Amino acid sequence: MTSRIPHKATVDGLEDRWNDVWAVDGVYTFDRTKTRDEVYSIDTPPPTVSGSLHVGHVFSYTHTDVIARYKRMCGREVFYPMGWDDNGLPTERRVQNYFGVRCDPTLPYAEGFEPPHVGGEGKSIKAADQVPISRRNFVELCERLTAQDEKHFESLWRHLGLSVDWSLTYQTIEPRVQAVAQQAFLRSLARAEAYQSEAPTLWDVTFRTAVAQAELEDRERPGAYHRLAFEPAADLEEATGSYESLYIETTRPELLPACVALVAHPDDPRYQPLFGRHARTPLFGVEVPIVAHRLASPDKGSGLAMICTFGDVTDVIWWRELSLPTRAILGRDGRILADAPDAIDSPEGRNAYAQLAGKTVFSAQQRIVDMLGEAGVIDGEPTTITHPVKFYEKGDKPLEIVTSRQWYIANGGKDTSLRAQLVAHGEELDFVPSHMRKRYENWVNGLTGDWLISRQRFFGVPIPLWYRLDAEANPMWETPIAPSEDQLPVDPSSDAAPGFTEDQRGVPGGFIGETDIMDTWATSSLTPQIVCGWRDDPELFSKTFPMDLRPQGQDIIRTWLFSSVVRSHLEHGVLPWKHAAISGWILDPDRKKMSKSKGNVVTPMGLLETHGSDAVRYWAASARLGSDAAFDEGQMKIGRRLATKMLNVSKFVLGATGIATAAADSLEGGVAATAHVTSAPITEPLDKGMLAGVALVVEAATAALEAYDHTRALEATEQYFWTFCDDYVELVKNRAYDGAALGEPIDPFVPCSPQAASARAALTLALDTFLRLFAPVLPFATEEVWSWFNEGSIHRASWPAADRARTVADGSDPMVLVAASAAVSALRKIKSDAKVTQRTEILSVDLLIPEAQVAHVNAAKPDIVAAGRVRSLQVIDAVTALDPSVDGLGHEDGSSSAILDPTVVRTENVVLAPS
RNA sequence: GGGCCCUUAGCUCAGGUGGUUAGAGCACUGCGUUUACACCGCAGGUGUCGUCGGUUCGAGUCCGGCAGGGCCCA
Repeated sequence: MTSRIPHKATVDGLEDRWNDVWAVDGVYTFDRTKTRDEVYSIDTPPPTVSGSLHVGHVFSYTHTDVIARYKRMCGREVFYPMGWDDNGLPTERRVQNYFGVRCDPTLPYAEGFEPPHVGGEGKSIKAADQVPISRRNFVELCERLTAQDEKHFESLWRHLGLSVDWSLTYQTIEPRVQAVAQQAFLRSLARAEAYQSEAPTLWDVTFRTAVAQAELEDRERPGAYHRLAFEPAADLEEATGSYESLYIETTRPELLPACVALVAHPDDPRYQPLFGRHARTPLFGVEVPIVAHRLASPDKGSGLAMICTFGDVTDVIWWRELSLPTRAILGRDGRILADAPDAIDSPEGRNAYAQLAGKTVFSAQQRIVDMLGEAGVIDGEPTTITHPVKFYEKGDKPLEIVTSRQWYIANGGKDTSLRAQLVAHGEELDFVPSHMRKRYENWVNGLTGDWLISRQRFFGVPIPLWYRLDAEANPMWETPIAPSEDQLPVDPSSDAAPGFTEDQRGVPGGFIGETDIMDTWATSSLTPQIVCGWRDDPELFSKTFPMDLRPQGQDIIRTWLFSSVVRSHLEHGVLPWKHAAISGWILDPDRKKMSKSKGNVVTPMGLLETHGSDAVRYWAASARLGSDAAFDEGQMKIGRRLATKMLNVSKFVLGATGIATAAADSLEGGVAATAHVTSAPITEPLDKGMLAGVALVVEAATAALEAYDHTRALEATEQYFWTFCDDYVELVKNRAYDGAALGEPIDPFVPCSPQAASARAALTLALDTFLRLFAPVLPFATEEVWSWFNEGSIHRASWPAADRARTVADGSDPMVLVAASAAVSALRKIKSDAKVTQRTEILSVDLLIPEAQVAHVNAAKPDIVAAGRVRSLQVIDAVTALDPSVDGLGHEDGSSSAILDPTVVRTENVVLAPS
């Protein structure tokens, strides 16, 4: 690259310039010839491409990149791929609207299909107007659409400076990835970890799909308790001798036809005599038993509740544990089924049911309340309440419970031994910050069932199975047909089952394909297997898996992190990674989570362009892993100032050392000059002291980064960098120039005084170290400076070793620089207080120095005199100054304790040059 | 209801294993244009460390209660 140092340094435009160079030179290309010990592998979160990237992404991906760059400089070969999550509902909806199509997995693949229209962004197209196409065609359109998004995302990531190897990208819907997901499923099936079950399942009536525990959320919804009267059946009248009605309270009166029992707590004295007897449902006249169960709350309503199949998850527990019959009345579309359950056999009951059939839950409730009121079996007015109702996190209607055949994968929810192993993996995993482990443990310990992975959607990775049809064309669910692994990926809805031909589909003695797809997490949970080449690249796999790092958000510990641990445990028996780096949220200035609805989302590209990528990265790197950060453009401005300072101080150092002069001719000249300058002996105590400080900073930064604490590393580096710029550079300026005339270029090869040579070598060594220390956070500014006087990329240069600076410092005390800085500050304050320019000469001054620092100040005295423009400087020990026989110095002002304060340098007897 | 995190200067945050006078940056005020830098430098003020109690010679730090905020799970 150019060896030219710009006359006026700016951070603007560095992103494009260096991204081009990095791409051409393959700086971040993974070298797969390295061994596992040399590799550091990162399991990057694939962003959802149908959404858009926001500030939070920039924030957390920067954290990962800082780690990647650090590890690379430490000599690790960093395996840093990037994926795109284009699998799932958001993409499905977008493709539907964009192309005017919908997926129908029963259709055959159409070669060369062109969608009816392109670019229907924003507006949704009515289902009736969407052209039905096969799943494979749908997937192709998805890949076509998301390719655009991915380009856009990639360019943002590059602009931000992510050191990803862009040849290692994947899409969660691409065939290679589908094959991995299907293979993992088939392996689990073979080991009986995957199984199917006909069971009540939480069901979203809008999306018409089953929903897993991890996708649930509770929302507070208004509801009302209706108090209904049940008539005692004959056995109950006999037992109690009473004809009085029993009252129950319910928020779901529309489920009355699905009532299978009444339940009370076994210890509830009011209902002891009733257990085992029967009551009759109002309107429908169905006899239901009165049963006892510990989950019934005596203090809720009358203490007696009706059990329906199924109103909520407690109904499911009661139904299962009490072996109650099933009387389903709700269809998968969320409407009351056309046919009444067989138990409703009276003409009145059937008539009542007919008035509900076909209605939505909402209108059925209204209707049945009217009917109950007319029949006089509703007692009083409904009591309105607010209660938590289960929702699918992406849905807007309450979940219902329907019975269906679904696929599950064991996750410890039903198996205490597996659960214990998964908890053990959580203990083994290095969570950063460590308290995030609690979220994992809470989740694992709170699981109530296995992982439901089947979804009744169309777009996604198909469950790779077929079912034989018997002579009556009934599917034989229990003996699915699986493909061999080398056939993957398959789409059972368009590929014929092995051993069958397509014309046998759906006919007696033939087969049908499984139409369900897998939960998107069933694919995402395999990102380590996907990127590391588990299925098709065993050599790569052996070098990258188990991976070193999983970076991710705290909100998906229970989903992505946990499910990945499950899959890796089931397939490989190990944790998929050693470390999990958990990033926090971005909060807006009101401490609220950034959200689109609040209109406070800032576009990431706009931010990067306004402040510069290094500046935005600096802001991100200023926040620790796991803690939420305020969106703070002020912090970006500081980052920008730091990057600019980096450029400017580098210009100065290279100018004062003469390296710039040599580099102006050629980069080779600059490199040679650098070697020459740094080979000079560093002799001055101030120079050695400064480098001793550098050694400490390198140590601190390295230790912090090893502990994944990039914030502490940055802070330590930054703090000393400013000391270097503001104090050390000011102190040694004159000495380094070695009497060169104003504006005269310095020739680095012309011999100079040993003192000047010492300063020049120290300046160059320190600059070199600071560049490396900052490189992970400020990749652009540091690379720019690096290119002025070094070959290659700083991002492939080595992380600095504290030993180098320490050896040169030769046991010197870093306090020399601290003491000299304090002395110079005191001299500057004289001029600041006198309101004169800093150029003003001090003709004479006494410096009262804390005893411990006298030697340090004396060691740097020539530099202090030059930096403070002092003609005559007397360094006086503060203890001596207290001696009344010494010229009354201790009496001028302040107490003796102030003079003895080891942190304070004072000045007295100042004589300023006349202005 | 359970779990986790947080509460320190006007703002954003640091403050291992308890130890003298609690720090930084921003913001604010004043001064300054110095052979790298005005996208700059220097100097300066700012605190009942949420609250109550306990342990201790000594608590921002350890323990407990309470209040407020956030997240997760019921």
